[in-house]
Amino acid sequence: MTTLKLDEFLPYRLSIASNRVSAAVASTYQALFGLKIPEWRLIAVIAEGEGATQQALGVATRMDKVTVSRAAATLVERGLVERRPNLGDQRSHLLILTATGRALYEDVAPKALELEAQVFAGFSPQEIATFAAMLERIEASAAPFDSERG
Amino acid sequence: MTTLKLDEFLPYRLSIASNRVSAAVASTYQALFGLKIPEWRLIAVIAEGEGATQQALGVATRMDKVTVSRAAATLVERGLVERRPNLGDQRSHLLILTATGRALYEDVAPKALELEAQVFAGFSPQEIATFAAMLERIEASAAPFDSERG
DNA sequence: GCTATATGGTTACAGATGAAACCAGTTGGA
DNA sequence: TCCAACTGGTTTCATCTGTAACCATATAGC
Repeated sequence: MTTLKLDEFLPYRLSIASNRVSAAVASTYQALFGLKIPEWRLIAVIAEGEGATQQALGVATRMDKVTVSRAAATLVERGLVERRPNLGDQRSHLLILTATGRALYEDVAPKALELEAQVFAGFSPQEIATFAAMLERIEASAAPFDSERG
Repeated sequence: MTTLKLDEFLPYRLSIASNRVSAAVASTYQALFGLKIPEWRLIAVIAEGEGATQQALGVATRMDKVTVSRAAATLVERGLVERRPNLGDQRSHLLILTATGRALYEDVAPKALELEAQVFAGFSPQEIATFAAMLERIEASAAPFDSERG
């Protein structure tokens, strides 16, 4: 007879920890900037590069194209992001930050890093690196299931 | 000017890893046993003890009382769980596994452990312990935000 | 004892999310 | 060059999840 203590079941622990952190992050962004997580992720990725299509953003943020579509629409609506025609493929556009969007990003980014620092306050740089590497391994070994879902 | 690479932002990495693992777990439970994650969690906790109220289950599984209520209703409906009167407080019941529920649990538990083993295949026991401890620390330092949400 | 407040649980409602259907534009092959 | 299959993106629909309102029972203060 097998027994399983939920408290010691790692997928459960992982989920709880992740949900707490996500809740912390989400409520901070929401309260300070009126941004949802998908919107914030788009801004972060757009800020890194020079004009991305929604399809590219989906890949970069691992979000569904529907989620990307909605978040992008909201950002355009708010005047934080602008659509430029994508020469060479008229089905898509290139999304770039407006001046306002860029300014917001400059406000959000430090807050995000601050929050991250708070959550990992007790961690040494070495531990953080270890943790990040472990996440990557987990992600990789759980990835196959993702495709199975179809 | 602050820049932030989303890929290196730990709350993001954590969320991605957790979502992948959850997706793997969820689709396995669903496919093999027709169970959703909240239902499975209830079964696991009920199996550990001897009759729990929904309120206790909510605490043990960190799930909302609404989620617990719905999952419990489904399990009772399916004949996996039974409600016993709670002497001393008639507002609540004690939930216990039926024979069928117990049998299902005996089937699910090994599969769950197997899946966990697959996801953490590359990890040494030492690494697993380290990882679990880190999750606990993260959970603790992100917890304060939970109450902030109200 | 009786009323006010608190607590366990359910129901109703609203927001978030993803799968599937859909539309527009693109590409490869007859 | 024309049509079939494909791809980027949006819309529709079903599902999940949580907040708020609610009902029933319990408990504390008078």
